[in-house]
Amino acid sequence: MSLRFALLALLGSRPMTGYDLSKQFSQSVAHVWHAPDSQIYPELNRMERDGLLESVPVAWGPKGTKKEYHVTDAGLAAFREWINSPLEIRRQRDPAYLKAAYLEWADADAARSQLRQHHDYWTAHLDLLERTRQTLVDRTHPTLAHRLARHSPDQHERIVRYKVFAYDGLIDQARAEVAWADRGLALVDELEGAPAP
Amino acid sequence: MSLRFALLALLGSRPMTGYDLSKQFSQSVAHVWHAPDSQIYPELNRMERDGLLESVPVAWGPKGTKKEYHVTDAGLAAFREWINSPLEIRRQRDPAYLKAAYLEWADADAARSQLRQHHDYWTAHLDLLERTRQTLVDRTHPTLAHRLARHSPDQHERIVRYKVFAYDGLIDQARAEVAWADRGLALVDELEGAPAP
DNA sequence: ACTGTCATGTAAAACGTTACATGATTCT
DNA sequence: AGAATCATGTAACGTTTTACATGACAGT
Repeated sequence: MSLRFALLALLGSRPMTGYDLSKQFSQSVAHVWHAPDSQIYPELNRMERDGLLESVPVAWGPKGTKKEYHVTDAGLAAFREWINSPLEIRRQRDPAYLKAAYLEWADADAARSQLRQHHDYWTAHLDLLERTRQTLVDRTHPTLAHRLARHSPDQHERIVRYKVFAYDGLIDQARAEVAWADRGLALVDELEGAPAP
Repeated sequence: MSLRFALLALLGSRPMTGYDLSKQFSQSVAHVWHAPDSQIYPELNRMERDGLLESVPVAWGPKGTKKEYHVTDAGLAAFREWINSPLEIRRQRDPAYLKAAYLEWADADAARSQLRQHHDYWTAHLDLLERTRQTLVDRTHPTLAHRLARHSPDQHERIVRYKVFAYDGLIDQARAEVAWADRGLALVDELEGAPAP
């Protein structure tokens, strides 16, 4: 159900085609809510069916058309209702921690390579988050720029600060994951002996 | 697919009935991998069908019987293969952060109450994690005690330290969530004015 | 002419949630 | 006798993943 609101949030910055959405998605909302193309297109159709969106056909080349989605009043109302409704709790479900708790069953090499994989993934993710945060602060993030253009300047700080607040939390999470992986690698060295060269 | 391995991990401590599993689950593995009863029972049946478990009927009262599940050699092999296999990455999907990024759309009261809800949830969860961590350190955690009894004493430290390592990571996560919610509440006060009394 | 990007999906399977359903046993 | 716990699910629905599928357009 959150996917629907993630899409409404994105379309709040400007009308977009499904393709635009799926590209912008990966550069912004996906940092908090991942979804692949194959989930986005059907959901857009359902949202139009439910009256939250309206699509206007836009010419594309000599023959083709593409669908540009616009949020309807009902869509806006649904989004406002969602944002004011109580939080759904996130279920704990993390393969990395599940494995970590039973790492005594693993080979030392496999344990090390998993912790390194975790470390590398979160290091790269941290870098992405920090760069994205910076584009929010300096207001060069493309979706944010479109969004700000639709609101009066006295609202700009509120809009930016909430997004930066969310990213600050994500950045802290990423840093914690990197630090945890480091401690894990040290633990494996301590318990299983130094790594083979 | 991880549910299957979470169940194998638990059954590694001792044979149990589905009911025992679903109770123990919520006190240990559920901290990293949540699952309700209605998912556990069917999965146990599938695991038996796939040869990972064997159930032995145990008398229960004058008429009843219950099924006690035992891990088979195939189950043990599957678990070892899983623990040594590369990590599946966790998809980002967190309603709290999705909402936080668009909190400019929310009423100040709703924003505050959501952040407080997040704060309270993670404070309670942090307390549970810390208490569970302590029962691991002092080895009074019931499932851990059963597990240790099945391994030679020279393995006990390895077994305990990996579990404590996992909980340390979870505890850091929970602390970060509490701190983030606090910063969020301060931000709402700053941007929307002090709360109504 | 070819390559990459734009554009839009479908289909099947796996996974997870929610609500319901039922009866025996043990404890007080 | 009644309440709590033990025991085991099913059914319906919704969400997510994975893999596949197709073709037009734009730039070189």
